[in-house]
Amino acid sequence: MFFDIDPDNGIPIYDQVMRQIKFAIAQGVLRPGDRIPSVRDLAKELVINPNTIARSYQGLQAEGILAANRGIGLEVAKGARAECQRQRKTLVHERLMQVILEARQSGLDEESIERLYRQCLAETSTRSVSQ
Amino acid sequence: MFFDIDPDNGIPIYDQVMRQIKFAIAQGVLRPGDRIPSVRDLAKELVINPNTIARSYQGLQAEGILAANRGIGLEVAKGARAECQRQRKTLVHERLMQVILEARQSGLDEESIERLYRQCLAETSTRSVSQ
Amino acid sequence: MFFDIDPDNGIPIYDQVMRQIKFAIAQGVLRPGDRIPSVRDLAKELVINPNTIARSYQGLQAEGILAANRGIGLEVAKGARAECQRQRKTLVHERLMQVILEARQSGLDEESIERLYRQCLAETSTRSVSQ
Amino acid sequence: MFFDIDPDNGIPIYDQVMRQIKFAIAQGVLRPGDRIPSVRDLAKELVINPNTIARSYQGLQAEGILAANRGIGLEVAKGARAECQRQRKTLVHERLMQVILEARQSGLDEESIERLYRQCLAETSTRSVSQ
DNA sequence: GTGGTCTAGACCACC
DNA sequence: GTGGTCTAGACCACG
Repeated sequence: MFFDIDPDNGIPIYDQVMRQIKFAIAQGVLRPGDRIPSVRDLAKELVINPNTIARSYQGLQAEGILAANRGIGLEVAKGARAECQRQRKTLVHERLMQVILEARQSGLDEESIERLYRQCLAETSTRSVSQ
Repeated sequence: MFFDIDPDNGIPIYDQVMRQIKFAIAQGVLRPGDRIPSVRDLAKELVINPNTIARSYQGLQAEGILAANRGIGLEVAKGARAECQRQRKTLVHERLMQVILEARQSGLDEESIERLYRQCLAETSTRSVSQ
Repeated sequence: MFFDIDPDNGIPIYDQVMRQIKFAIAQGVLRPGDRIPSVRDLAKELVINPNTIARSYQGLQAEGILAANRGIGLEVAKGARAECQRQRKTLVHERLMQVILEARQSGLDEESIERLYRQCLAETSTRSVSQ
Repeated sequence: MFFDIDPDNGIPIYDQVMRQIKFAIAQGVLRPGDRIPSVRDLAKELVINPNTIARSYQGLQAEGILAANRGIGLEVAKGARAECQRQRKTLVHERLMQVILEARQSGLDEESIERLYRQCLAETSTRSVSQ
């Protein structure tokens, strides 16, 4: 699929999965009404324990982003897209804030931070979507 | 002191302490030869378990940034400043990369990311060092 | 028909169907000898998977409340009415007991429970049968 | 402790635990600031897998009813009591509604329902708290 | 086939 | 010691 999970980056796998599903919905890759991969399928594909995926899905259900069809599977909820687009900015903003805050606390001036920012932007610009 | 620890931001406390000590050295707030606060004192000041501070100090010793001083206490090692200045950029860069990478994966375009970046910069510019 | 199925209330659909058929028999809406709707028809009407209806019917057959009729369909068994009337009180009593028990465990006093009871009674009194 | 878990009553164990903790807080048996039993201790006491307890605790944390002290344990959050008292009525009301609604659908008249209600009240009145 | 729950046991980070 | 995460594998209810 379109997910890129890193089991060792410190962020819990179930959380990475949740975030990436939200991002996929925000982008329209997954749209309201779409069925999402079954727990078992996604687990197999990402080489992750099904329980971990199930945990992600349950979290997303609790947030109202996924909706259950008894015995059939899960689908993207109706209002999910707007919600995910909202959250996308929030989620990114949150982390960016942490980093910028730390950068300032480290004593770097705005110019140095700006330089680092440009560098990161450049380093990621050529990476393909799959990475 | 000059530290700003947030026990709830997901980053281990011992790691936050290590980073902030490095930043203090990079900025010259702590200079080679300076004694650093005792485990007990710093723990009391930051309202943190002494074991956690001890762990931070051990990590910094292992990196050669702190040096044991006659069995009395720890002091900033001689070459520490240059090393810490080097690390400062690396540490910030590392985290910034993670965030930018995720931002791109989320489907945000460069312009949106830029906007979020400016916003974070602005939101942190007025914050005092203590926050 | 006269059923009111809620797929999301935690009670298995097949069980809701079984209970409501029993209630219909207890009330005389369905009478011994009456043919009941085919699995297909009822499934279509309630927008439920036919397997689920089949399971309900099997359960009712096993209890002797429905009887196979010349290989053509199912009908309400002879002694069903009395049995269903007996069960009606038992079924309701059972669930009521659970709730009251939990209410007491929760520390609510009899007066508070009584108030909640009256409230529920009032809230359901005006609801039409279809809801 | 003060919990009464029935692994076979259809309600998930983790949910029963959550509810009973909320009830304990509502009653003041557990008060804001109190440490709650460790995952392992409660699991041992209730003869339940620790993961199941952990799930309950995580749910309660997500609701803001429990608060974490890193490496130390969980405690009842400040505003928890009011919240739990509110929820207590809601939780009981919810289930009571279901039952009353079903009772009406079953064709029982108010008088019969009332009789069942009184009976349940009587049957539970003499039961000790432990049951 | 689907998801939901539970157990068992492991490892980790933190205090 | 604490909770958090993950894996493995099982069973269940539902469609």
